[in-house]
Amino acid sequence: MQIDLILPDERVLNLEGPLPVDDAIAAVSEGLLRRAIAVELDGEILDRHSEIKTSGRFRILTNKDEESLSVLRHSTAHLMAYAVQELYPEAKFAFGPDVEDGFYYDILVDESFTPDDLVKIEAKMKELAKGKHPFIKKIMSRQDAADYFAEKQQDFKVEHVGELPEEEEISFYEVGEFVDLCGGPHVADTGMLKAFKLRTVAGAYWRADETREQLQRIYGTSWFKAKDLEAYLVRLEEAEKRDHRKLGQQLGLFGMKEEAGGGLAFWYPKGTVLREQIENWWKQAHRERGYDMVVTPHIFKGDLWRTSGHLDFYAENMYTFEQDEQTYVVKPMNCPGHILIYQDDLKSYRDLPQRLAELGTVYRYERSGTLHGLMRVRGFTQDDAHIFCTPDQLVDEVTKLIEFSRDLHAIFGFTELTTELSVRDSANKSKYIGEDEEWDAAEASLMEAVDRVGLSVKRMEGEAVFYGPKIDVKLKDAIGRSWQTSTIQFDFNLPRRFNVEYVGADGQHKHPYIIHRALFGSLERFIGILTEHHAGEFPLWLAPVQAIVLPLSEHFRDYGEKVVEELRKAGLRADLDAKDEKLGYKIRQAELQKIPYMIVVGAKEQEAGGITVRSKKSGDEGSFSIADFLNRALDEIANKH
RNA sequence: GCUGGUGUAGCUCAGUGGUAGGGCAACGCACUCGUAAUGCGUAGGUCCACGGUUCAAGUCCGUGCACCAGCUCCA
Repeated sequence: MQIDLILPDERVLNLEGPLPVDDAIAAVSEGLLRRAIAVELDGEILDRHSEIKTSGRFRILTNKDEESLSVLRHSTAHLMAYAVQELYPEAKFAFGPDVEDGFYYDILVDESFTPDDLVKIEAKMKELAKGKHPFIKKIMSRQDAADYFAEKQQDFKVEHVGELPEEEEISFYEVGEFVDLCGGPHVADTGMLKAFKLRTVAGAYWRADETREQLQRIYGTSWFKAKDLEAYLVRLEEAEKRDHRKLGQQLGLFGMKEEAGGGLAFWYPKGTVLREQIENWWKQAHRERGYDMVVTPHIFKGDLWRTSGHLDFYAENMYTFEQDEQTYVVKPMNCPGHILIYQDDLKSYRDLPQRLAELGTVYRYERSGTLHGLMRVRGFTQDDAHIFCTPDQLVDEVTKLIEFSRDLHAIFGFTELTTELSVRDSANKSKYIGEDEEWDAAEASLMEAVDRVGLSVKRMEGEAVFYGPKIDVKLKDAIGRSWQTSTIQFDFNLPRRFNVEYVGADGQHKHPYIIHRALFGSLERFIGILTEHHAGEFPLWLAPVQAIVLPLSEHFRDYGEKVVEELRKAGLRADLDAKDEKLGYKIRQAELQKIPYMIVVGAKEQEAGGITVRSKKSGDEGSFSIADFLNRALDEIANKH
């Protein structure tokens, strides 16, 4: 059989096949044989243990290719399992894939792994790696595979074999004494595994099922070069330095109080200033776009939540209490409140769209283990709005929303966004409320709006919530992590349950469409993201303290006070460091507090009636008149840089 | 909620069953200072909470709470 391999430079190799991958590599270049990790054939990664059976586009992967890393990491996972098997012969192995930046393996053993154990396992891995054990691929029949693992008492593997599709070839990889059910691909031998490190151990369920065995998951990372491993560990440290929980504490922004309970944030004075800046901008931006601000109560009677369906579907996440023989609910969402306001009078089609917005603080009971700083809390403020509109207003409204979300992100320095469109599972329509035509109209208007704005959108089949399709926006932060922020959701449920209506041009009463949307998502979470994005160095317009005046000694304190007063009068958030310390000390404190401008005043400045400016960004900037500095700072604030 | 880890002064962290410690911060004194930490001194503790073991518990055991890493969940 002739096999044609098309190389990246469009050259075509004609080979007699099927042939081992190594032979194909050698046909391209003998030299590459030493450096090749795997090959790609028509998008599929084949390792050097495989055979080439078909023609296609062919590419050789070396340690410079991104794809090779996942091969390396997957192999490192096997090496780790091998080491664990050596140290814990009774261990049962589940899954051990490569993941972003590393790999893990889920393992069942009686005792629990300690950090010390990880050190031992890692040492064993190093020892085994030096043995340059080749990875050897084997094929077995389904029955032999099941028997083999049954004999080894590898229960998870037996279960897994039973679940593989009938037609699938069952392959194994053997490395030293460790044999694993595995489709590959793998590196040639363990000698390639040099730069790895075991990181943490955590619980995980077999098949991610809470009712099944809980296993121990060991996470590790693996790289081709020690230098890359080092760089990765530095990157982790960087991320740690940006941790909003740590910065929130250091910069006096916010904190959690054990006495108050988990998942409840306290906003300190500086954090409150930051929040206010964001809220003020938000309110202004919404008024400009035709939103009406409303405020609704934090608790209301259970009946309302029965009407909305929350008591039936969302009860376990709600805080409720009894008063006057009534159940009251602390609101987990703002929708019912906004609907009540909408319904205060009978709306005409001429009144629509009606956009009701609220910075609505909601409380949801979240399982304790899910709480995480400001990113996942029990009490948070949604930048919520509900848009009541007619069918022919849909596309316009959604278009405006997507643009609004994009503008809002840009103001805060996020320009890299991804968008997901979640639609219903068309094979299982009964799970969802609403008529086909509503779903189709909603989806069509979402798509049309996305097209108009020129966004690319990822379609997520079956990811819609039961009451309507939605668009979610994710941003990418300064160190490449993505976070979900905006959500734009259709709701076919609440208009029915509350009998929300408007009178159409034909005099008929109709249900309006309700679009539920939040752009920041949660203010707490957004500020957490913002803090990590800027590593605590907020742009001037957001900085809690914008300038701090540093008198050189106590002789210049009075002048310093005068300067502070002038800066404040001009609208700047300025403080005085009146401490009896040297300039170096005060600068260090201001730097640690990440204050954008440090204003030094001494004899020279007092005499001239000016100031010396040091900026966080570029250090000492020399003498300024107060007016010149103010111009510059106010300009910077106005531009939101 | 589950698995594992952690909880000691405002912060950050030491602490071997036998009198509770360092650094930073705070406060006082001296210095009166020019671009990332001046020196000396003083004060500061429910060792997360509640039980238990022990002559004796920050330390060992149990329960609860909070936090951390994951898992799970995320109308």
